[in-house]
Parts: sequence; C-alpha cells; structure tokens
Amino acid sequence: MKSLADRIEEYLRFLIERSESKTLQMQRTELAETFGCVPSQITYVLSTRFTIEEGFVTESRRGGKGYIRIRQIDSSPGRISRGYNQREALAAIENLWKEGFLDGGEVELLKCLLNRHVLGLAEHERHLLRGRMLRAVYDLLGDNKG
Amino acid sequence: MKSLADRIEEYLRFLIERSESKTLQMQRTELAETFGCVPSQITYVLSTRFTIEEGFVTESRRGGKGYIRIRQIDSSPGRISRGYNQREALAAIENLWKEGFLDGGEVELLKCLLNRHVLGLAEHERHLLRGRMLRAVYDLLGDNKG
DNA sequence: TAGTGATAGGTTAGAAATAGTCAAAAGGAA
DNA sequence: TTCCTTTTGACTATTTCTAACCTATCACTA
Repeated sequence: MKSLADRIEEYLRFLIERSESKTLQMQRTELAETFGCVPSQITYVLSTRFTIEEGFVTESRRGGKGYIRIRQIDSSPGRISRGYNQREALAAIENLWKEGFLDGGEVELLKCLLNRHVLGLAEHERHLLRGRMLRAVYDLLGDNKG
Repeated sequence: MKSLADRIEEYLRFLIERSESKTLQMQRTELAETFGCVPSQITYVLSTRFTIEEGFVTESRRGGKGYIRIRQIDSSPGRISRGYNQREALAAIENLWKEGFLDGGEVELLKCLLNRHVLGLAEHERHLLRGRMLRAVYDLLGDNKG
C-alpha cells in the first residue's frame, strides 16, 4: 500500500515526464484538493521527493496567482571532458593511492568498477562515463579534505 | 524441530520464489502477527537469513505505510536483470556495510559513483549499469572471501 | 503612492504509524 | 556445563500527515 506522499510523487513525476520542457507549474492548494489533503502535505512531498539530489529544482510564489513549479534539471555537465580509457583511469587511481587519498580496498573497488566489461556501453560513451566517475571521486576526496 | 525463525524463512522464501520479480514487500508488524511473534523477530530473520551471502538484498522504510522489502538478486549472468534504481542500489550498499563487507570509505565511494548524475545515460541503461557495477562488487567481495 | 483585504504559499510542532536496536532471558546441542 | 542461536520487550529513530499560525503578492481604492 502506497503512502499518500508516494502517490503524489508518482503523479507529479508522471506530469513532468510527459511535459516537453520537463517542467510543471501548478497551484499548491489545487493539487492538495485533488488528493484530498492539507496543502502543507504538498510542501512535504516537494521537500522530500523533489530535491536537488533527485535532480529537481522547485520554485514558488505566494499571493494571488501564486504557484509552485518543479523543474527537472539537465544532468549533463556543460563541459565536455574527453574521457578516460581503462589504462588511463587505472593510472589515475594508482596515483590517488600513491598519494594516500585512497586505501587498498578502495583501489580494488574502483579498479573493478572502471573495468570495460562492467561499464559496458560503446567505447566513446564508456570513456565519458569513466570521466564522470573519476570526477565524482575527485570531488568526494576534495569534500573530505575541505 | 523447526524454530520459528526457520518457519518464517521458509514462508518468505516461498513467497519470493513464487513472485514474478523475485521481490517481496510487506509490513513487519503484519508478518509478525501472522506468526504470532514480536516484530523484532522478523528483523532477526531478515538479518540472519536474507543476507547478501544468501543472495538477498533487503530494504525498508519506517513511518506510516512503512514496509520491509526483500529482493533476491539475480545471479545468473546470462539472464538480463532488471537493474537497480539509485535507492535500491544504495540500500544494497548499506547492507554490505552493515554486514561488514565494506568500510565507511568504500561506502562513500560507491554511493557517489552510483549517483544518477554521475552515471548519466538514459534511465533504463543506467539501471542496468548499476546492476553490472553491483555484480562486480559482489564478485569482488566473494573472491576476497573465497 | 499608500493602504488594505483577499489570496496564495511557507514553517513548524506534534501526533500517529511504522521499523530498528540492543541486551537479557530462554532454548538447545555438544 | 558451556556456547551459540533464538526469542522477547523496552526503548529509539524515522516517516507521514495534519493543524495552526506566519508571510508574501496582487488588486483595488483613495
């Protein structure tokens, strides 16, 4: 049995998916009435399900003609990196290990995940994916330090 | 003489086996009532019988409409598995951590690599990729044990 | 322009509904 | 006995949902 929040999320995701611009704008009160709940329930769903981590940005305006708007953000980074082949990726990982940013277990893990058979895909896509993965690792290590 | 835990395990395995998706979702309290035991007994069965070594991944949610979910992971390489969404993948990782197969650093690493924005791709492809990545992790952990 | 009322959405606290944790008691096999 | 597994229950954590109150914006009028 799905919770009300789950059903509202499902409904909104459907509408966004269907829309050309991956954007949805509506009135909070109206939506609440559709689901027979209190308006703050909508706020709750937005704040727990349509977060930046989930890939959504929400905006709103109060007062007459007020609205809530949900936008699914494009996750493609603007910048194009040229990607990494397996050998280059492993070398990068080795380096991080030598410099003490990764321990043995983490290196093992990364090596196996960056493997061409695990990643699959066509060569070019796979190289780009490795680039995104390595960037995420660098970002993670950077966060932990800062 | 079978213990209660054994009987609960048997029952759950039967239901999972019977289900198309090899997945079972139910409420802990309800199941406990079915067997006339305390809810924590269910937790006990899950943590001792439906482990990753046994080929299962469990997830749960507390609160209203909460649930426990058990998924039998597909171990046959030939067959196409349905993949993992981000939430499922993170739950699987959490489990590996709880069971001591991964340490904190490795979990952080995996969490960031399994993120939808890092993986990119179209949804279906991304889910399948997570499946391959998780399988590689399981294989790696299995090798280390064996 | 300033003021005012209507019409939105925002915030927060707390109750209710679940599941998780942990340690002690109970059982059972060697 | 001794050691390991099972079972229980009290306590904790999380999630959902509502209700009451707070704030921003608009439309209109003086």
